[in-house]
Amino acid sequence: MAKKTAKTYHHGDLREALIRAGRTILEKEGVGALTLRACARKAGVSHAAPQHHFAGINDLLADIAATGFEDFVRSLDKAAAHAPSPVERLKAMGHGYVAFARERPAVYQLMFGVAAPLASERLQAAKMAAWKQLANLVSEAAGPDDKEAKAMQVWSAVHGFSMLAISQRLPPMVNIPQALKRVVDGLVPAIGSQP
Amino acid sequence: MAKKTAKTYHHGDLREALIRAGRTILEKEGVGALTLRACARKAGVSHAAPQHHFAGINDLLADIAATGFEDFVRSLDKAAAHAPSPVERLKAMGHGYVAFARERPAVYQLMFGVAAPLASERLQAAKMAAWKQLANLVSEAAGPDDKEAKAMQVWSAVHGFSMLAISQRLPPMVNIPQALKRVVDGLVPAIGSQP
DNA sequence: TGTACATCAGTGAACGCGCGTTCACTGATGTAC
DNA sequence: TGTACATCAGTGAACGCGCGTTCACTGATGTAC
Repeated sequence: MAKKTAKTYHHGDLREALIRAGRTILEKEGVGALTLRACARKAGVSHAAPQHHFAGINDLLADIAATGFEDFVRSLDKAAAHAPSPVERLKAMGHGYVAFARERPAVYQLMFGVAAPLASERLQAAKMAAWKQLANLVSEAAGPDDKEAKAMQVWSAVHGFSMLAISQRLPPMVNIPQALKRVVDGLVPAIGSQP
Repeated sequence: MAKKTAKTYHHGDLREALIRAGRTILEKEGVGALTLRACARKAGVSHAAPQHHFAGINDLLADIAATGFEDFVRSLDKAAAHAPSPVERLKAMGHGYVAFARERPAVYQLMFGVAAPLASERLQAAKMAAWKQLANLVSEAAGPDDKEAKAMQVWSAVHGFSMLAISQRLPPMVNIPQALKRVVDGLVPAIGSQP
């Protein structure tokens, strides 16, 4: 992790540097600009260099998506940290969820978009951690019966709202903050919370 | 509309033929395969021919998306046609919504995906018709107050579920039909239906 | 502490790909007289 | 009903683009002795 300051022929930690470069591109230029060559350029190496660290573009994208999930889980944990009850925690996480998506739309899109089925060990683990986080919270707030289906209710609502908000396709009469409040407040009655 | 059977130098209705070709490509090969050249190939003309009918690829894509919305509105109308009450109509439309997305994932993706902000007159009109359909139904089922925000609640839930189901990224423990039932049944308590 | 040498991690040129778009052209169609 | 001619809607070749990937190479690094 000790970052070299001197310029060396060998980079030192190109693998992680490429992932970081990808995150920067993603946030500044969007998911369409996220190519292997662009990551190499941003990291300051020739475009053939990444071949020594990733088998192909999809391996790189998968690990970039994985860092997205890692941030995501941390971000939701933080959002829910100070809520006094499971139900309040669920609502806090709902707001945190949508906030993450709206603040980092391109990362969110890479994580959850329909485009390419990415896969890497790191991504698999990070995705599963995010799902566990959600399922556990729902279970606490609404009981363990039908845990997965209830999690899907919550997930569908916040994911749907996030995608619509991100897509810039909402009709102009929609008041986003007001609608968001309703969506989050509606989570609890929808899953049938238990006291 | 009279389709010519003889082969002529002039196509006769290339504009609509290109849109139809696009729909076929979309459904068979996915949104990534939907290029101007592919549409021209499928329609049996040279790849320069579309220039006489669309200013560029985005104009063609926008009109293909528009036909998607037109089908979509018809499909939901049909799904809700025989429901006995507004609340039942809402649920029927919820199921119809997700069914449309799952049956035509690529078309749905073009219509609602985040990718490109498409625009054409026909698309604008078709999108607005779909929104009106939803907002009216929600208003009937749950009263006119906060109509837009309530519509966003419903839309978020069914859109989110559709996208997740389409994306092939759901964790294996999720039972899709069971989860779908919960999502749709949860719509009414979430928006706070009024009798 | 030196030195020989294997291995690692870069470079830069090249390949082939499909894309959107432009261009000069030409065959087909429609209209004025 | 014929004919001249303008316009429309195609063709096919070409352009430039950025992409992912491959390749022979070379400089840097680490290790055995």
